Amino acid sequence: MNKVRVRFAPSPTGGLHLGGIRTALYNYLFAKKHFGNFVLRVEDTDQTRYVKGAEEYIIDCLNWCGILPDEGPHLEGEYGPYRQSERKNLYREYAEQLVKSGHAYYAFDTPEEIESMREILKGEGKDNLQYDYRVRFEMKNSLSLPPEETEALLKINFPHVIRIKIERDEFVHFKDMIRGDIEMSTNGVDDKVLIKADGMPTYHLAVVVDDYLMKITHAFRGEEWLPSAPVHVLLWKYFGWEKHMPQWAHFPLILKPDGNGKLSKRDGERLGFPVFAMKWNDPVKGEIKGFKELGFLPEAFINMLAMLGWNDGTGQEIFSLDEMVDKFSIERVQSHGAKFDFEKAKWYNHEWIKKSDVDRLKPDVKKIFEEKGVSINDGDQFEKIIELIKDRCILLTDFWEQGCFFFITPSEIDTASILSKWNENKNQFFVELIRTYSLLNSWEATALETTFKEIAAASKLKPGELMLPFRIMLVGGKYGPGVFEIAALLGKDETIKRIEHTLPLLR
RNA sequence: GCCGCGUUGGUCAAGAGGUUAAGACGCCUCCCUUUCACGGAGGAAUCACGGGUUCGAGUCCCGUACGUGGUACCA
Repeated sequence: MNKVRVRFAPSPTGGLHLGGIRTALYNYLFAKKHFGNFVLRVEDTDQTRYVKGAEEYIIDCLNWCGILPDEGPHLEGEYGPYRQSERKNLYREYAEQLVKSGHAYYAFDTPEEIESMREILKGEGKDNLQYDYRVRFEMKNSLSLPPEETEALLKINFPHVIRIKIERDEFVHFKDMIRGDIEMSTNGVDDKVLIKADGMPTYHLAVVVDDYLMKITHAFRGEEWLPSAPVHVLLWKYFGWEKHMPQWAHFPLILKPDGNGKLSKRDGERLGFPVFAMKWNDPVKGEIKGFKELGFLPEAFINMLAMLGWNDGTGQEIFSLDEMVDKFSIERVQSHGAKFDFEKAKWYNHEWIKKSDVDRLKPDVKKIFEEKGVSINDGDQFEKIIELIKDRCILLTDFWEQGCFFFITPSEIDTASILSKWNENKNQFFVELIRTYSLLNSWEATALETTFKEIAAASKLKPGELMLPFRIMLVGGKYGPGVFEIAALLGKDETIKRIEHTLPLLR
């Protein structure tokens, strides 16, 4: 069975930003389209250097986006455990196997010794400061030390790491599903640490061992991994697992909107937009809001994210998740980074709000109103309000601003906009309007409008001059949907009450 | 420095040798609407540069520049 995996390493302070979610999304799309199974691997977030809750947070985010994996730490699975710390011993065994076959070695250098090696090289004017074939025989490791000495150091459990032994003057070839054939010289890659002094594996070892053991067929990740891909390919080869090596794809980066570098957590605060899907409680900075809290629909969020680096070639921009699964092709993923544009992100949300029906929107909007202290009764009035205002809402939170006056009598009335052109005739008009409206049997927008215009005609006033005052009386300012629609939904009593309330203010 | 990857309007991008170089966001103008949106019509704005190859290059090749990533006992 084919499987695609996505691997996460939350940063030590947690959070999961746009790039990570998009990687998960593309993995999901590809996996669902071709095989229907994708695996989530999470790094050792239970280690002390990681903030608590990082793993649960990742799963929450993916759940909100609707792209939960089929295998992962949140589930029991055939190839578990899925958490790195629970597989610690496994990695060690495989690393030892590499030492035996001559593709890896024990290294006993202390960080200080490595640092001084680099200082020396720097002093000699060298610009390559890597721990590699150039220096490994001068360092303290099982290649340079006599076997007995290595034995002895191992026996007393002298702190050590296991490093891969990269052969010089070789070329590593591999195929990237997005970039095509890639060739790199081994001379540029250093003897990467495979097992750290604390016994935990580095990413390089873990990713290869896990992918092999979990029978992963497609390994997709961000472009930042491209330079270390040769290490991974070599590892597959050194283990003798070449035939099982997954197909690679390296996704482009999401870049800062204002120029240089990949998007980072800090850019969110600096530029005033979210970089997380959902709110994250940062141990240092406190709560950081996400797209969800800002009023994004998950449909819009993943749609926007997917289009930041992929399109189906037809010009279509609005896709549901299912449609994306259907249309997705990895060959059409861009090979260069894309700058994130918050304006465009909001456009996607606006489009999704417009196209979503009231039933979809109602629970979210209801929640927003309730948080503001307005309880929503059953009945269809709320649905009608949503229908009426949704075209003018870019974010879900805009529903409050666009619809609060249906529930709360405006506390401030923009009388200034009326006053300059106010006169007794207009006052008389509204007195008459109250009288006529209160006698009305049918309370609906068209009837309200007809009546309104009839009275205006009788008073020899232009309806246009009266509609703005009417609007301001009802909602407090120059905004909102059609006035008669508003009055219709407000109901007779409330409409008349608001006119009566405002009239004295205009004297 | 070295090693990768990349480069079509301000942004996202279509384009796989011959196009008036799509479309979207944003911006501007107009129409609709006696509020504001929505909707509609239009506009400004792009192939990084230099060499090849070719009858013909945004498309292929080579350089340069620029951007970006890596160069950790981080992922």
